[in-house]
Amino acid sequence: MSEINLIYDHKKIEGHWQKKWEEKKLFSIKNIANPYYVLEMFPYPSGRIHMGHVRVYTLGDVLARYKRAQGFDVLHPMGWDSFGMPAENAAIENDIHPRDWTKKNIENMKTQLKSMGISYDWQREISTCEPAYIREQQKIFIKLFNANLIYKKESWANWDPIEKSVLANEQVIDGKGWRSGATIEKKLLNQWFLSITKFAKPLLEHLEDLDEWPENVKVMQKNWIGKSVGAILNLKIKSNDILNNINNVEVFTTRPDTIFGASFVAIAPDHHLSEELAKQSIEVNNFIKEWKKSFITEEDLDKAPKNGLFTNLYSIHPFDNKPLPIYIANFVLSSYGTGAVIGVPAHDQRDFDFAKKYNLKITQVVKDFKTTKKTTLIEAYAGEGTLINSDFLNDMTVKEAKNEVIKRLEKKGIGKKDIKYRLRDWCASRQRYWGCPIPIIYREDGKVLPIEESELPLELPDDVDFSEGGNPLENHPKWKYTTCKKTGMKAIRETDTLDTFFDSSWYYLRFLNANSDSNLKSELIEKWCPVHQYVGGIEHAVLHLLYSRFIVKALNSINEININEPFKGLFCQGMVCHKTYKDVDGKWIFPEDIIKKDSILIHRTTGKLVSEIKSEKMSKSKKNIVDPVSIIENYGADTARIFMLSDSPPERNLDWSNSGIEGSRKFIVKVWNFFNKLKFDDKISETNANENKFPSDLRKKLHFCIEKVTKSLDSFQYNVAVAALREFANYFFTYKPIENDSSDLHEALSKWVIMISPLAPHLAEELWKILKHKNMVANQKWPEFENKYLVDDNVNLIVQINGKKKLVIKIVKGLTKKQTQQFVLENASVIEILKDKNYKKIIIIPDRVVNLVIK
RNA sequence: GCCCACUUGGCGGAAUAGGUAGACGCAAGGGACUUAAAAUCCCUUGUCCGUAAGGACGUCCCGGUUCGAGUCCGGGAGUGGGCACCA
Repeated sequence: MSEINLIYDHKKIEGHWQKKWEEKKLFSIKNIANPYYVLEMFPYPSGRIHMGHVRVYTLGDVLARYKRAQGFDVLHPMGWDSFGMPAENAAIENDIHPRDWTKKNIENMKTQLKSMGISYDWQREISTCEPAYIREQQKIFIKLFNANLIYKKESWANWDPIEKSVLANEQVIDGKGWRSGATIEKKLLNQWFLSITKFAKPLLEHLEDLDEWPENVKVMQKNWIGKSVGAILNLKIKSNDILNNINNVEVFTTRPDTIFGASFVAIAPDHHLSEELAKQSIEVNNFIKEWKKSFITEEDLDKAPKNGLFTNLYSIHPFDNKPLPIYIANFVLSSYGTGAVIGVPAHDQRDFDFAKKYNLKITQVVKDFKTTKKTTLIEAYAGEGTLINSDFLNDMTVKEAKNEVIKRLEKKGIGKKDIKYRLRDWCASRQRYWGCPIPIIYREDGKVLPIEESELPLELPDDVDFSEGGNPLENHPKWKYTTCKKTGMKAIRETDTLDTFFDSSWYYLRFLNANSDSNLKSELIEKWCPVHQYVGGIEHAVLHLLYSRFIVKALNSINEININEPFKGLFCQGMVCHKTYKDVDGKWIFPEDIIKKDSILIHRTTGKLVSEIKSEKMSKSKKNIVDPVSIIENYGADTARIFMLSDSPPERNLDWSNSGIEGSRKFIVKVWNFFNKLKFDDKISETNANENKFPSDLRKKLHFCIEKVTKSLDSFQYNVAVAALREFANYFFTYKPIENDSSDLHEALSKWVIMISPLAPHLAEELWKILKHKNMVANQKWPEFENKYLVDDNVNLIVQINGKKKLVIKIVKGLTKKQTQQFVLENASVIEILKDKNYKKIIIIPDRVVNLVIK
């Protein structure tokens, strides 16, 4: 580094301004006249920030500082999503208490985050594992419980018989427990559910009002909720097949029109009829046993081969009375519809595959409008068409037939029109220690009751033992056995804790009352919510965002809050990726362990040949992480921030590169050196550049820059904003002030510094000082552009022949079509081109393009 | 498997509303400064043909709409995210 570069001491500069901002409490709320709530998804305290954090928090900070400069009262808080499995895994593996582990991690991460210079109001810091947060969350739980929006039901969980505990899906690898290696089975547990399906309709419909959300997220939510309009119908079971009074099976279908193409009925393995059959059939019993060992996720289910077992029972077709064989099938979900489907092979691909496998009849009942010839189907036909082979439905369209079938079903009293959602109720029970305790007791008289408000918060016991496996709360009699405070009766506490999605589904409300005892029914919520701009990863597109929307609607429905959506604007940023390397043995290699020798990559210590794989999301296991802490240490926060913002558009993945960070550093140092060489006298900041003396070229370029940066920031194109700022910097680097008066340059530079301040805030404060300004740049108003400086008198007119560019002619702006045509046709080059041809057509877009069509 | 997104030079990317493709940057090459190197500064850089002037081609692939397509429509390929107990 050269001598002059050494002057740019990022550690000194950044530390200095971070302290100043904190001393002046610059980022705490002074009033709420013009509120703007900026929120980034709060992190899980893993212990160290990673590049993904640096990216998302930089994006949020740019917005927060930009809005602040625009005169908004910006709320920009930060907290910790501090319950969850990793703390418990650390407890099991390293014998450290989850609370201590978490606390230490938060301390570390907070220091790291602070070194980034983000404009957080740390006075409002919250942590979901703290008593105050638990207390408020338990209040919410009880309110929802009392409103019948929380209930208990049986559902399946992944059971590890060796660890004697429930495993998360990600802890089950190829059907085995990740630690124990035991074969995982489904186990039926009585668990707590939140009635999100009661809100399926508003959750779906209100998506339309979220016009500041990315379209793809809304589509994903819409598909997740999955509204289906169809019919529910009651199929009689053949009289001599009736068992234990089960004389019918209820099915849901979205295609009642295809009823005459039905050839079988399939029920879920956990359907009540299957369970009844299992009592008397070894075959059925075995089938269900196998099913319990099979897939757990929907992905597995879709990929697994479709299997069925004929039950020897038949149901009766509602119209032609033909018998329909009943199968138990592994692909039928008890959680969707009625847990039973009517199979129409010709018009549903899954049914088609199933029919082929079990030799069931395939009857086509819809033919598309065009085909007249009868052809054998080689796959299911799900399109529109005309009904055939369907008795009274023949010649109807699909829509007409649907209505007709529903009408007749209703008339016969064996069915009706129905709407089903794919969305399932939210299972909020976790058989784990490190989560928010569920404030419920089971009293000895059989009553299930919420605990008294005076007992809140119900905290976790600290003296727990992880060595026995399972949930430590189960093995903690002192905590588990209690009494009912009202009656004095004996009671047992609920030992399940809450899903951490519950914690994160309302935290944005807690920031508003971070230091008080109440949350809900607060006028602050109306003032600040919905969050004006929420920023986070696309991986949360469905679950976290849908659960948050649900909690708001649920609390609204019981008059606890009066907002209807949590997040007005949503922005989803891409991931941070980095190249991965493997050696000849297929082992992942850290990039810093690689040296280049004669353009071949080898490992520094082992000398083994290394090859570049591809750029992937940074992860510890693939050894392609770059530690932000050392980057900030070596290059500074502003350099890291500028790098994060340059090049890649925020919504796309960003590729980490060493040359990229070097490039950002070079830019900052260059700016720094330029400013340091300027000599302004002490009174310069008080003089405004005389408009007449302010050369039009500098003014024009400045206003172009203001326009471009403002519009780019407004549309989240931060990379374009950086490009515009660099472009103007390239201009002023070589600018020579006229007449020994530098007030024009001073004014332009001042505005440029304000514009770069949200991106590189520490640097901007220093530059502001160099420009002899007294106040902090963080308190400056955003510059405005004036249209009169943006218009150009001349414009480049493109002359095309058959749509291909041939010429560019500079013309005066604002000519009419007629004038443009005359101008072009009189142009010597155009005359030359048209020499021996005539044009057949001329298209004129004034000030832009003229296209001559010659054939 | 299902749902969603993305694909533009050697690389990251830019391109109001369909109207000059490649802004800004990285890398590379050449030059200046230097005893030398680093740093810095200047120039060149989509591909192909051509000494040049200039020409042809070019936004993942195939097809369509249009005077005109990176942009709109249909089909396909590849990559990434989610799939309900990771957060």
